[in-house]
Amino acid sequence: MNKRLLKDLLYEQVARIGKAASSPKRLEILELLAQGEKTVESLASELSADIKLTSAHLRVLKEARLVTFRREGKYIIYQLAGSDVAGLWVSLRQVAEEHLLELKMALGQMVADPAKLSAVSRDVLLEQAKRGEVCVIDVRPLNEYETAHLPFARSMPVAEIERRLAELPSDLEIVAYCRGPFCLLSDEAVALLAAKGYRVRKILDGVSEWQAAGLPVEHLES
Amino acid sequence: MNKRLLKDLLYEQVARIGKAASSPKRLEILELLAQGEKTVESLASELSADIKLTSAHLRVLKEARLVTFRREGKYIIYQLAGSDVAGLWVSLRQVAEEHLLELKMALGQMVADPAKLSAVSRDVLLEQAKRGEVCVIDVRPLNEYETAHLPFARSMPVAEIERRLAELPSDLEIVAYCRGPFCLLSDEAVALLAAKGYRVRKILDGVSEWQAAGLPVEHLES
DNA sequence: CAGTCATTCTTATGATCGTTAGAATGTCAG
DNA sequence: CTGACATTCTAACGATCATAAGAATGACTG
Repeated sequence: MNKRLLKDLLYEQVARIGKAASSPKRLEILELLAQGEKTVESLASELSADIKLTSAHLRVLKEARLVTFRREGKYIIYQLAGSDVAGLWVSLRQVAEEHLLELKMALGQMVADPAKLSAVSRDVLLEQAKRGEVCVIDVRPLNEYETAHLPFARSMPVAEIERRLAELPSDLEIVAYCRGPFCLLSDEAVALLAAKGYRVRKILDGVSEWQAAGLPVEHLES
Repeated sequence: MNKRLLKDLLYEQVARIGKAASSPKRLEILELLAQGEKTVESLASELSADIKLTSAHLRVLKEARLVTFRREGKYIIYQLAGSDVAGLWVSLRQVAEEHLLELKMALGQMVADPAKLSAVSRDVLLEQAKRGEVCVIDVRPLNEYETAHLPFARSMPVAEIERRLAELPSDLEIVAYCRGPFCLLSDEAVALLAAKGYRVRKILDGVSEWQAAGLPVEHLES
């Protein structure tokens, strides 16, 4: 019976993907790349890992065909092999959130001030943003915003907020988002803006979560 | 900066899920359990692995909270921890199919006679089945059919087809399905029925794929 | 209660993985 | 061509994993 051999082959291929997704650092890389293409150097600094280690992990991801790369001058730029890879990251995280109590609890304690979490659903938020009833800000670095962002969102990287306060409406509720539930950028933004007296909340979604839920995102035409 | 520590903790939890999904045998177990609950013994025989090894893999899945179990007399019965786990299996497989050429090609050569692959879309098939224009048969074992099956499908386990030919209409096209793209049961059924002169095709979808596509499935009320 | 069966726990062994350090590659600036 | 820089390749270490064999558990059978 060589049906066994065939099946072993098939499942082994899928396991290649699973293996690539079995290391915390590699998952973090996938989430970062889901925000947009990045150089090895910038990935390493976001990971708090040295370049050699980052490169080793990228090699594994490359061999599993989850990422592709291109050279640009001295730098090598990595990107996800497809948007389905970002979707895979989202479903892995969702399964983990659903079934691993440790994660559920850690996440629950993560949001600095739970009262600052937006209570409205995605659809309602989208409607409110469309009608200009709230001001949605994307607090990630600009190039991530340019790659893809939520509809009606404006870019306001957390590092620039203090300098650009004048651009924010003081009469509207501000809704901040960042890379996803594991990202702390929007917490920083909320703390900062709340201290300045703004009405501000955050949502947990990032662009990948929004897209995985079937909602539209905007790209910059280039 | 202990943001690093927190992040390490979060990604490590998700990596637990990835690790559990990094072994071919464990993936095969997940796919089998997606069809319905199973004893260790029946899993082992489907895997062509001995019980001890199967049990060791089940332990890993259990520790990742992807499966749960209960005792029933002498037997221990495992099941998926939730339908999202079946969804995760489907997205892993889809990413692998999309990006791993080896898998794409192996799958392409797998279907014994590609002409026997149904060409119609899921929605069209559903409509045809609803109107009784085709006869959809579920060739998996009966208990898997009972757990969940495609709408309008009747159970016709491949082991019983020969004995139950009389139940099949000779004037309608027959469409067979089984556990999914990696499962060979429907190929067997197609070969068998084609030899008897039936007009018969197969689809690659199993119940999990059907459900992941957002289409309805039927459960037996119990 | 002894025997049997299904399953897990324990332990051991070789293989693989994560990580680090040092050498090598490829590219740009002068 | 030389030096500087980003990145990968190679080699090596300890840690973890897959698998197998033997002892232990838990539950039904008589």
